[in-house]
Amino acid sequence: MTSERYNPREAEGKWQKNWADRDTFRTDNTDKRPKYYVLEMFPYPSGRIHMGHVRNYTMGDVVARYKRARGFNVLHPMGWDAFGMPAENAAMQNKSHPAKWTYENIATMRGQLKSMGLSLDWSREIATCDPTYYKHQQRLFLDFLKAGLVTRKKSKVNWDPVDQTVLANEQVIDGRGWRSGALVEQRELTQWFLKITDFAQDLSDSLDDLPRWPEKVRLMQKNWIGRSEGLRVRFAIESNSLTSDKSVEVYTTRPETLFGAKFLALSADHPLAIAAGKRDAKIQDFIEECRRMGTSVATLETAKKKGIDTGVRVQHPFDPEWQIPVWIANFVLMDYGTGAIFGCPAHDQRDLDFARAYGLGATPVVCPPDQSTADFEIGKIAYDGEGKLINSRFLDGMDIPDAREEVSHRLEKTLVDGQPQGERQVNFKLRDWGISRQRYWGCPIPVIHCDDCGTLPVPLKELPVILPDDVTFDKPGNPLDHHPSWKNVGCPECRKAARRETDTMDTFVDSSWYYARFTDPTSLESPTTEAADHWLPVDQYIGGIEHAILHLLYSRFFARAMKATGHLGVKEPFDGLFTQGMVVHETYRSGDGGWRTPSEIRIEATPDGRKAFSLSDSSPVEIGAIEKMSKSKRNTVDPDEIIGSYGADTARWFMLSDSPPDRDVIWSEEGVQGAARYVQQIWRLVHEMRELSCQASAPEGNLDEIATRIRKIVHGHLMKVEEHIERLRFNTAIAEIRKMTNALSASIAGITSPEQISDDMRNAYREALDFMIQMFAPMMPHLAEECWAAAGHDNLVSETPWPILDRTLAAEDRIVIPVQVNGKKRAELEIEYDADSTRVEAEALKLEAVARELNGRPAKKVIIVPKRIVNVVV
RNA sequence: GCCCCUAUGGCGGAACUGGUAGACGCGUCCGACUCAAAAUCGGAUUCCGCAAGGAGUGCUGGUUCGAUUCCGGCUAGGGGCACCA
Repeated sequence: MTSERYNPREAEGKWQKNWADRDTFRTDNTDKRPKYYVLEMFPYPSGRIHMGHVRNYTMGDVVARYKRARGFNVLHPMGWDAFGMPAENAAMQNKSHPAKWTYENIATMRGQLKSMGLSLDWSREIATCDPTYYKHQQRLFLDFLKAGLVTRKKSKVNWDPVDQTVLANEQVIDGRGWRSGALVEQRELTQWFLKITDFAQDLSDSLDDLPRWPEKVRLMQKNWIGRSEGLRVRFAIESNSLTSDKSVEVYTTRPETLFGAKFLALSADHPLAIAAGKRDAKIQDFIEECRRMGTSVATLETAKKKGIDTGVRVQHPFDPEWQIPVWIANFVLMDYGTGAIFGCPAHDQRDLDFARAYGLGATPVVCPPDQSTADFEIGKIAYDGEGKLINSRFLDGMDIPDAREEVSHRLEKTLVDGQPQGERQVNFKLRDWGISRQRYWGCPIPVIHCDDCGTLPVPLKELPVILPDDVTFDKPGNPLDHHPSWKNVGCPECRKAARRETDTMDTFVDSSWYYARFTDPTSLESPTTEAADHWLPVDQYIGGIEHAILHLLYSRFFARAMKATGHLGVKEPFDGLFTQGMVVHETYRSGDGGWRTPSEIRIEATPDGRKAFSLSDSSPVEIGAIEKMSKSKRNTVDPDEIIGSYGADTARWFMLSDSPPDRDVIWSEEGVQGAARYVQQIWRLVHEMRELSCQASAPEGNLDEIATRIRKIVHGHLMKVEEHIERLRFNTAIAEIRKMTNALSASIAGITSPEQISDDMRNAYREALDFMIQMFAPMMPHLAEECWAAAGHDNLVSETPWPILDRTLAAEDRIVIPVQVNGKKRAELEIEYDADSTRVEAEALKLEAVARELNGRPAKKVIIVPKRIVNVVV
């Protein structure tokens, strides 16, 4: 027996070197075993890893190590999402180059990740800022361009005045830039777009074919894509003195309410509205007011519905005598539908608010089932529920679906202005993805603008278009714009002077295909090779919920676009998705209101609660809310410090043990200490079991009763641990492992030497020892290697196949069944596992507690659920 | 406003398809070891009750022999979208 403590500092470095020297985790694309691709969202090289990374990568590593042990050829790579604004900001501050900052951060963070003992194939490491990566991204862009999946158009864009760049809709949060937090302005610019809307239908439909994605994420994407079915309705204009148009179109999802129409409303940017503005100064003023409003989305919530009458009148589709006024309204969007709506105040809240403000009326056309059709009226709340049509002529009495069909059908057959009056249409909220960014530190868009030849792709043989090194950041705006020798080039067609595109790509482009590049990261000629089709889709992707829409939707689009251009065989990149929760921590505030870091305070636990004190002057510190680790609240814990003082295994174990992986985990010093304690417990137990199992061999045939009981403990827990890991329930997997070591520990209590026990038991302990080490190896790999060696093995546990489960041992032979009387538990019945119902009933009724409850009365009914419960009903 | 999720001891949480509520851990209390402390080990720990027993999974109603689990109505907390016609 050893009295030495396990020393993680010595052991962890040793085993990390061992794995590296032996290339244990290098993956061979030609390996014939079944493949398994596990990927965690790659980090942005911001400087240092944080606890969120530790959690993310630990989970992925457990899966990778487990699947490897189960005989899969596992691909588990790591790389760097290395382009982006912070590198430029740092360059401005430090008067240095973004590349320098980025590569220094990568070096630091690579070292930190290595100290975690992750089973990564580092030979496949990629950085998106490396020309050998973005060369292929430029190639993909040009192929997409050729395939019609890229457009360049003038459009209103979200302009971030602080970062001086354009933002995608997805990057505007509550009207502010997602990075800078500055209020976003609207500007008209010519921009490059990826036509994600070409795939809107499929991106939405295919979500149903992703059963291994969280329901929540699928729902969020579905809502974001926002598919709706409706009717485009053409209204004939009575007399149009403004434009040459004879009709105006609206989009509606509720054509059955047409008889409730009180007005048409145009967006301020609608051509008819603009024409009206030119004629009338008041209208022009209103349009300009609308445009100003559009820029401050924050005010939308409180903004009143406002409008102005254009004086134009249209005819009701079913009654040429019925005139409807055309208004311009501040709540109608130009870029959805047709930029015009018909207002049905009775059944749409916005329309009702508007109609009430301008006295336009609100005739109900749908009557709720519990209301009288004769006197149903609309008050302040529009009715949007089920019901029968009223006040609607030929629709009266129909239910909504029938009326909708009737209206659609009739309008499809009528002509207005020479075109069908109604056309069924599917609309999406999803917009095309604007990828132009006026930044330096991103992938250059490989096109050249020539005054004569137009916009031309850079010839493939000239790729990559490399970022120039000699740039300065002393002027606002894009340094590429201020770099004449880079910007000015010859036109690839006519050789005359031309200009490079100086916009670079949104960094979300970089991360939209890296999972494919990992499958063959050094291929020179093409972005992907046949290896991509071998490895993809990713079997298990793990990352934060914050990427539920942006990154995951873009990646799904990219896979489709790559498939369409022959770069990929699959359209869904991620077969299984897991979104892990955040790492949160208590916050601490001292008397002066300032935040204190966890390392600046000490905690005292008393029966009436925990109290915190400052380490420097022992003054009391208030323990505040538990929140996401952040620099501003100073409640961060540095992974380096934890690994330095407790070791990576302790950090990994605690990170996995305390909460379900999809929920937030509270990082606590007490919890970490508990994990560290357990590491030492295992170390002792391994040595004790090694003593007992010396000269033992693998258990075979029928063993004696105590030995069999030990094997049952081990196999029973092995079965459960497998189930939990397969379902990524790491917290319960860990509980099972602890239960097993508790049971083994109890079973050897009092045994001091191998002579005291049978050969069978020694053999059983041999198996128990090996299995136990293998079972915790995915979570605590260094400790496992050290224990594996201590147990007498001369190979690595990382290279050892998973233990083989004996299901007959995992099954019980006697079980305890609760016995209820009238649904209340009164007794327990211990009985053979395979006892039949007749016997269970007889035995249950014999129980004293049951007899007492029955008190002589006969049982009315006895319910027996085999192996579960007995319920006696009196 | 619309959509979605969550609610279990002092705390994190466990409970497979309706079948012993509270696994495993943290904390606390008691004990052992120690001159003492730390570390370590053993025990107790949902609440009320000396006990027998009773109550109990946010609240409320229902279905069922039996509900943390299913259904209806609420309350609280969290998240997503946000004038999308």
